[in-house]
Amino acid sequence: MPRGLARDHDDKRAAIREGAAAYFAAHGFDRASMAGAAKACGVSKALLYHYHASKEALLFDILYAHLSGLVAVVDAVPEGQPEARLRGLIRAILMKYRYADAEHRLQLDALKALAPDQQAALRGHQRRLVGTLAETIDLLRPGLAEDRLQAATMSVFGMLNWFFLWHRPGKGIGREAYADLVADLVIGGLPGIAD
Amino acid sequence: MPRGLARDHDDKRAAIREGAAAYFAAHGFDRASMAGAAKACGVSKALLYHYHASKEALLFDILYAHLSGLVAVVDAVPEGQPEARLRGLIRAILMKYRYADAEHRLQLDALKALAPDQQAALRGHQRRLVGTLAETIDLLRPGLAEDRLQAATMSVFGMLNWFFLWHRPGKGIGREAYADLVADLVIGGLPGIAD
DNA sequence: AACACTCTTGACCGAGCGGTCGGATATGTA
DNA sequence: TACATATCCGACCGCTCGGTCAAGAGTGTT
Repeated sequence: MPRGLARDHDDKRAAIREGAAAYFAAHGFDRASMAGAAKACGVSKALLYHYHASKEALLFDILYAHLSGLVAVVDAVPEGQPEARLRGLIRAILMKYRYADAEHRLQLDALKALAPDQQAALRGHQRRLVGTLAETIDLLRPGLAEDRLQAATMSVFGMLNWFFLWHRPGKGIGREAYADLVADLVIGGLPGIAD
Repeated sequence: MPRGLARDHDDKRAAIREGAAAYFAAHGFDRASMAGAAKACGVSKALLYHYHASKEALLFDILYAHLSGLVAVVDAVPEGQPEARLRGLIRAILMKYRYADAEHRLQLDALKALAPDQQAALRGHQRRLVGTLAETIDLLRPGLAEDRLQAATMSVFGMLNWFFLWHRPGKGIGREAYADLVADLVIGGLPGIAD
């Protein structure tokens, strides 16, 4: 029998995934080269292709791992009063990214670089996140028409996702404080929107 | 004396700018090629370089014209009661893009592709937009610390800018309705956020 | 008419890209 | 030990990209 995978195979694969994610996020996926990613990871370009079939496949691995983690974190938020649950969801999403800004930026930047079926797999995860938040908003502000509920939900994701594009770590408001600000804004504002 | 520029020089230059903006936005600036942009505009690639010095310069022209128009629209919103003014600002921004989604998407996608000094010129316009909105929010919810005021302002831009990434024309909520929803959410929620 | 310059094009170029390959070396299995 | 395969690399390949160029045709100026 031939030898199997090395014991640290998954570790090395994950290390490349994370190193490449940071490099891709810093330079933009399209502008970033596989040669540059290899140098950033401290390995040869050929080794990247030993662990990942292509540049697109590497991107998919990065985004899939990222979104899976996010879904898991959101699923772990306890049930409870709608206000507390919304606050928990918003906090969970923002906190999850404390050490994953690179992956998050990539998601905004590079999703369209993937093949349609790969996009579909990731959008499934995204839809699940949206659905979870929409359920809670529906409890907080019952009676919204479906398109209004969708719009209100997406406006929350807009606030959260936009955060990473203007916030500079160590400057301005912190993550926890911003999470509370968004939660306060939504909880206070939802009752006032039209059906 | 030699002949000067053709009478329709500026028209043709603008036509290329708008055609290229749509093409760039549809494909992503980095993935879009100048050859493709030329074909989309119905001219030769060399002609693009007759009217614009480089791919980056063309992008800068697109974004500068776009942001200038946005600043003009926002400056034209009348003074008045803070609530009405905020509503007017939000409407103005969303409505301005009814026929400029391409340019708006480009702004999110490709700003980092520009040289730092070009980015600075555009960020000056962006700062002016942010400042105008922040002034009105400061009137609606006096006493916010500076970093809270910035965060609240950026959360509004988050809702507005995110709109173009999930909204599909003809499906779901309309632009006017979404503008009102955001204004209601902000006006209702601002009093409830902490100092 | 003569000129200078704009307008427009297809052909072309060097650079950098994603991806491949042959081989060197390490390591688990039999 | 002998073998098969994983692991790793430098060198290489074909292609597309941004950008250039030489030249033809049109046009305002003198």
